[in-house]
Amino acid sequence: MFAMAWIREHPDAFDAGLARRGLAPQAATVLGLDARRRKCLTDLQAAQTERNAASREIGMRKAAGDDAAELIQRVGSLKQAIPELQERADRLGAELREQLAELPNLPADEVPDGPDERANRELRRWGELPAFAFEPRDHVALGEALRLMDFQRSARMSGARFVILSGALARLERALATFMMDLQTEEHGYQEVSPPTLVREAALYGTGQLPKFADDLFHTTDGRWLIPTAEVPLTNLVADEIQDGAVLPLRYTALTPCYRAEAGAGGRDNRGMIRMHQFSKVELVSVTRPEESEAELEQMTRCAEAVLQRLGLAYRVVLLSSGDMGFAARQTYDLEVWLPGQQAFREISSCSNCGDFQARRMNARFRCPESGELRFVHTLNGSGVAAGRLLIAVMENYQEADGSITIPAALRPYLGGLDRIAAASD
RNA sequence: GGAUGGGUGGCUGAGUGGUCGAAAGCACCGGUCUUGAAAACCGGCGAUUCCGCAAGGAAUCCGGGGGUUCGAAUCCCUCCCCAUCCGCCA
Repeated sequence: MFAMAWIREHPDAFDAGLARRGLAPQAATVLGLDARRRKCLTDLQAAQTERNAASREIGMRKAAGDDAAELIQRVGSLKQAIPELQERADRLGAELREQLAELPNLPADEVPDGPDERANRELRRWGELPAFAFEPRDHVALGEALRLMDFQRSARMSGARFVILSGALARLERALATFMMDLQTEEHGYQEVSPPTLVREAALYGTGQLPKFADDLFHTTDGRWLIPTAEVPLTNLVADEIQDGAVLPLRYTALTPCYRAEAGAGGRDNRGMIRMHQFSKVELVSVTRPEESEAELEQMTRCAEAVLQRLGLAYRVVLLSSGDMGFAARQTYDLEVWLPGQQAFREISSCSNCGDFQARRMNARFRCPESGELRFVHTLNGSGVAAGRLLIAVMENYQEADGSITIPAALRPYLGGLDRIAAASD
C-alpha cells in the first residue's frame, strides 16, 4: 500500500516503478481521484465548521434562556449538504483505497528489470554439484522404490498434489524440520512461534495476499482462510500495534503446514512433490526499523543458506527481476537447490524485504526513540526453508546406486543416529 | 451450540445529550530539589486527515456501519470482535 502523499510528490517515480513491474501508469488516475476527494473533503469540512459553530451558539443561547429557533432553522439547511458531501468523500476514498490495494510494491533500485525469471540475476553459487557413477533418479522413483512415498493413495483420499510419506521418509521430513528450527532459534536468534494456520481476511490483506490473490488460497465455510505461508501469522503478530523502538528488530520463526490452491499452476510440476496443495515449511520473519531492513535481508538470506550448507547441498542465490517478484516485495533473493533428478536448480527458499508495504496495510508502527514520532516498521520474510522440497533435495543428492539414501551427518542426531535409508529388500 | 458481560488515549480506567479529544492514575519527556540516583514537587504529553510557503487554522476519530437530534462517547438499530460460565470435544 502506498502513501498518497508520496505519490503526489513523486508521480513519475511511481509510474516508473509500476512500469518495471509491467504495469500501466496509474499516477494520473490516482491523483485525479485524490484531488476530487480532497476538494470534497474541504467542502465538507467547511460545512461542518459552520454547523459546529451554530450548534455551539444554540447551546449558549438556550443556556442563557434566549430564543434559538432562527439558528436551528439555518442549521437545518446544512443537514442536507453534509451527508451528501460525506457520502461522496467516503465513496471517493474507498475507490482510491481499492485501487491502491491492488498495486504491488515497487522494486528497489538494485532489482534488475525484466518481464519474468529470465531476467533474474545469479549472484553466487555454493557447493559442488554431485557426480554420480550411475544415472541419478528423481525423488518419485526413489521414494516409490523405497515404498515410503505414495501418490496413489493420497490421490484417492485427497486428490492431485498431495503425497503420503511413511516410515523413514516421514521421519526424515520431521527430522529436517526440527533440524531447521533448532538452527534458526539456537544459532540465528529467531524466536520460535506456534501460530494459528487459519486466519481472518484482515490478516491476509495485511500481508498482501488479499484482495488480489484469493484464487490461490483455500477458505473455510466459516469465512476463515488457510495460510499459504507462516509469513501471514508471523508478520501479523505486529499488526495494529505500536512497538517500542528499542525492541526492534523482532525475529520470528515458525514451522507450519502451508496450503496453496495452485490455481494458476496449470500443468506445471505435476510429477512428484515439488508443487503440493499442502507442504510444511520453516518460515523466518523480521520486523525492523526502516534503516535496518536492507542489511536484515542479507542476514536473513544467510540464515536460509546455512540450512543448505549444513546439509552439503549445492545451491545458487538469485536476485529476482522486477517481473518475477511477489506482490509485497521490494527486493527478493531466491535460493535454488540443485536437484539431480531434474538436472536443474529449483527454488527452495525465497527471502524478501517488503519495506513498509505490509506495515502500512496492517498499520504496524514503532515509536522512534530518538524523535518520539510514530513510523511504520519494515517487514521481511523468508523460507528457512521449505521442508518438502528439502526432503526432495536430500533424497536426490544423497542417493546411492542401489536406491538407498545416505543421511547427511548434520541430520543423524535427529534420526537416532541413522546413517542411511536402506533400499527395499525384494 | 446455549447464557451472560464487555469493546474509551501507549497501558489501566472515569464519563449527567451541549466548550469532552475526553477525568484520574501509570508510563514517557522536560524542569526544580540532590554530590549522583531515587522519592517528592512543577510543567508537558493522542492519532489521522484537510487547508496553508510558514506561523497557524480546521475536520474527523471513544470497535465498524446506520439512525434520532440544532448537537451523540452518552439514546436507538445492526454488524464485528473479545471475555466469562455451561454443554460438546483433541
